[in-house]
Amino acid sequence: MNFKHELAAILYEILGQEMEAKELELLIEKPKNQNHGDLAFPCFTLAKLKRKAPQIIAQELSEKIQSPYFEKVEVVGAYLNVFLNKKLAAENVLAEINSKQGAYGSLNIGNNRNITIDMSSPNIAKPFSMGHLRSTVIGNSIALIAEKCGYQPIRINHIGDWGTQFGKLITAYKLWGDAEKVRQNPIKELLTLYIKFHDEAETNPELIDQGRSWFKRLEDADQEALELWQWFRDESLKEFSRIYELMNVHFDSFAGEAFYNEKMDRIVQLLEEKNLLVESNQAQVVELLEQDLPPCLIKKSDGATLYATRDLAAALYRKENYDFDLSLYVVGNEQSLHFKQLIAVLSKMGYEWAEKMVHIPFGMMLKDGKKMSTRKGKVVLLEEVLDESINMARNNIEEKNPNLVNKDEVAKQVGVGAVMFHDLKNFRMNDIEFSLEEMLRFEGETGPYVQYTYARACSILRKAGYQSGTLPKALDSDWEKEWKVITLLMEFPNTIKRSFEQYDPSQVAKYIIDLGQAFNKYYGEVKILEENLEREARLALVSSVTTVLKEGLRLLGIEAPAEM
RNA sequence: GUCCCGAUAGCUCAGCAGGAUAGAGCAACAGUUUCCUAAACUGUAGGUCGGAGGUUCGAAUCCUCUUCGGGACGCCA
Repeated sequence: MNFKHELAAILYEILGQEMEAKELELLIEKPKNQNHGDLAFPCFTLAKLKRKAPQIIAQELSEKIQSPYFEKVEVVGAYLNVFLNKKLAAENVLAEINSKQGAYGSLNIGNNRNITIDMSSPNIAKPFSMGHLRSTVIGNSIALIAEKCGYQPIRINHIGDWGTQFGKLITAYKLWGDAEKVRQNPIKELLTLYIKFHDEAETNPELIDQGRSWFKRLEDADQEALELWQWFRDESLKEFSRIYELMNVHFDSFAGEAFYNEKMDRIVQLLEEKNLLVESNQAQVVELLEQDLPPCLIKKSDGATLYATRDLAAALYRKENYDFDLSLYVVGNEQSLHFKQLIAVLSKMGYEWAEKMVHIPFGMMLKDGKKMSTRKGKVVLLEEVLDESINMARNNIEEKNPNLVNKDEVAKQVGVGAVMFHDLKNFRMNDIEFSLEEMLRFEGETGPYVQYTYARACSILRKAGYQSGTLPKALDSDWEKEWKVITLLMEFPNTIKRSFEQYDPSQVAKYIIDLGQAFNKYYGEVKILEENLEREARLALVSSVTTVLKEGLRLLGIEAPAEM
């Protein structure tokens, strides 16, 4: 039931041709202050149109509005404040949630079409750092929200397993590496070599050339280079999969940059055929003057390919293999120019689907106000943070609920949930200063707060022996104390829609915090289990809250333990 | 130099398709457990919404300029 729509229709009826119903609906707003009712209609715009004082218009309208949906209409200044029929609204939303359960809030914007999501995409042979958390967690949540909106999400881990960095790594390994050490502790050892390479290169620039030449050998399928590369790659993926498992993130494709190695000739050829490739300082570029962008580098002067070349091949491959309706790239803000160029080149090539590609940027994870750099060894390992968080959750359980049966499982859900929620709760463009203390906070606006609220609500339902899906015919309540919670429950579908349209999981995160706060307040002032006439109504409300909190957490990729 | 982001309470952030007294959390202080999990709840205190103009009946929200911070700008990815 859409009350806003209803009000707009009634106003349209009263006003006649004055304004379109759609325009009227856009003017209707939700008052911040609950004393001002549930819907408000400011009459300033009409006042101008009718050349009449807004207060008078509000007064006239208020006298004409009659609807079973609205129990009261007040005039405050130029505002028409409308109060919903609480009983009707409450019973309506509770019935809907009860019948749809987890499917409440699902939409069909996507019409089952494919949406590819380029996410996570770490560079192998480097540790999985906090920096990679963002793309992984934001991408995963957008995939889940897209699915909720009727799309088929295809999660693609475009792993960085190709490029000059591997030439550098091979160079370092050949110079200083020890096979036994690498076998024992692969990522750590490879990272040490990588850092050493950059330290040495500062005084010995010749190393950089060696790195480039090893990469060239890799591209030319040199046996030794390929074997080392394969080895580094396998070891890295083994470590990454452990972390993905911990966060419950899974991929439909691991086609990384190397995958496109033999697909790049075609791109270069296509560019040549379309006369887009020009030589510039021995390199091959596509000029993007009319788009007001710097040229896009396709081939280096030594003939080796670049990031953009591989991304062009990948875009084409994805269109041909997944026939995406939308293609999202959840990649840091610092790569904005790269994606603008990528899309511009594809447009120049005549692919109109280029405009269906969307870069979804996000701010950086900073350390001491600066970018974390693998090269300088300034990294924080995600796995260490997750382990510490799980440990802390475990200690909390020991202290607060020592009789819990599946402590380890719950500690994992809460610990990992805390870290993921922390990354998702704020608008993605904001930079985040890394703070372990902040990340491992379990109180206030945090993942564990929402999980805890959910667990308490579940506990009530258990004690009451409540069976979900058994909504009584008559719910006896005036819904006064429940009203804030009810209005939030009604907002859930709209929140999902906005969250998808803006590719912004933080809207869902904020929503479940709001719902949690409203419910905890209610929990504090009302004895839900008390035996009286309204008990059934209260339990129906609690049941709906659990359904929506759990679904909200799920859309963020976070689990909801029934006890903690 | 050009371009892209950001700036709101001591700290972290909401609010930004313009609207009624600018909201949370953390930290501080004062309370709440004979009662459904206190990872919770209640209350107090805390703000010239970076600055200056402009548009408007009305601006934290839109436009212009400006200051500060971060980032990107051809052979890394």
